[in-house]
Amino acid sequence: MVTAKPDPCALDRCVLCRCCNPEWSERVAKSRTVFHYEKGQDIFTEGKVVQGLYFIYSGAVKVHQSWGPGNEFILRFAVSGDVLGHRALVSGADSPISATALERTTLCHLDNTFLGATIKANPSFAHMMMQLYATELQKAEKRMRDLAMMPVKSRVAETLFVIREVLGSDAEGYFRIPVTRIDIAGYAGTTYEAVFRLLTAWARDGLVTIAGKKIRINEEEKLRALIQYFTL
Amino acid sequence: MVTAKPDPCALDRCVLCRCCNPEWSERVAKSRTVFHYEKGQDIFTEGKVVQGLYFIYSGAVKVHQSWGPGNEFILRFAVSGDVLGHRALVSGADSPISATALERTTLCHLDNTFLGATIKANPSFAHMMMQLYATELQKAEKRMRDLAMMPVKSRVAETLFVIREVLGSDAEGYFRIPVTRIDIAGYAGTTYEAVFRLLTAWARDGLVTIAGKKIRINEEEKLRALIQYFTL
DNA sequence: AGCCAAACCTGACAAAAATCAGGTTTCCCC
DNA sequence: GGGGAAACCTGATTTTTGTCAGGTTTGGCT
Repeated sequence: MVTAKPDPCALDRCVLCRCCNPEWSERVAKSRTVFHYEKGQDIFTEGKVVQGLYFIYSGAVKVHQSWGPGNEFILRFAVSGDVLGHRALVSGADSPISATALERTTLCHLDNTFLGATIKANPSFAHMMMQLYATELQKAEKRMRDLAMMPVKSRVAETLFVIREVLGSDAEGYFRIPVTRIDIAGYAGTTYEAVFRLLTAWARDGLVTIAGKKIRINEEEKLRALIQYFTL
Repeated sequence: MVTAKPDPCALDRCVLCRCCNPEWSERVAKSRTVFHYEKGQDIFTEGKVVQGLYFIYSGAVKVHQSWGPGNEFILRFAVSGDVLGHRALVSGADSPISATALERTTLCHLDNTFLGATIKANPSFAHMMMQLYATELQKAEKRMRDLAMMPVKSRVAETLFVIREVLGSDAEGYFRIPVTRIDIAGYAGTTYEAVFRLLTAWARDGLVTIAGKKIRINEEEKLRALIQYFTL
């Protein structure tokens, strides 16, 4: 992890930068710390308390928690413009969470003291953060329901759509960032083997194409039908 | 559902009332609508768009979503001081949600227009709502993980603790409000039969006592051990 | 080039959980 | 007090899902 000299955040991408008064931006520029992470590096880990918020400038990140021996649950994927470290703004007991870069990632960090001052001085920032949390909460509620009620097959199908949606796809429709089956399982809340078998079956039937590490959704409708039945 | 004349909200219980300037309270008093609901009545249902926020003055509510034929998922239980209707503050597509009274419940409602004005005029209200959402989000993330990774047995055990925690217990330790096994299943994300079998087994082993509709946790530690193993 | 770890692959098996198909009891409403 | 719906109870069965125990391939590092 290296503190950046070239190509810092241009103060135009994240919630914070977009919501503050111009004169506050100068204080943001002074208070922030910009970090670079390479693929596979941890931005923060379960052991330590997360202080402050991280705003992703570019790259992609998975937010996850280890679970028992050798399992991990992926809470979400985050990319440019997203915020990491919800807990910063909530006092008290936080559940231990890690964030790991999925590709070269640049982000900036602001500490709690500065954020507190920002909220007081910029009502629209507090408002935006409230909106952001409310939106996240809604998504979380949907996902809770899905994890609780949908069979593994549907959850894995949905995970593929989420990955494509959040992480993006390239010109040929393949996921922009190769995601391991282990990570797919971690997001869908199932085992590696279950994911493997489903992907193999779908590839055989042409619903998806698997080219080495890369995955592409072919038959959008058929794959979505596996979810839809249970969304009724 | 009847608009209340006697015993309205005393303007001291909910986030809204506690965070606003005194002079704003007068406007709150004028803008709110107080409602009473009897046990079993719907406060809002999946069909309609929820407009505005509901603040629970007294009583208990379950927030739920129907799922396929005859199933429902319970998102959360809410009691005095809690807020219903997150979606109000988020623009756009909301997932359909219902709220049903579990006992006689009094709550007040404020529409979006008024809330928008409130946020602008009371920075501390926006701040409080942000905190509230952030806290809810953290809980939701924990629950997502639990629903994804824990076996049914642990989820049901945890549900019992949540119900006792949120809905409260009486002098003898029984849940203050009788919750059906169907609702327990709905919260734990499993079937009625699974809940039934677990409760029967636990009652046989003395971990819980079941007296008609009422449930009490006896052996706190043993029951918690069924969860804890998987929280490591 | 060789080594190691991580990811990938596969089938057999076991366990967990849901479904089904019958009941009985309780509670509310008329 | 009678009728009907909802909740409760139970065992048998089937499906789903996870576990285990072996592999192979890939990719980075020295």
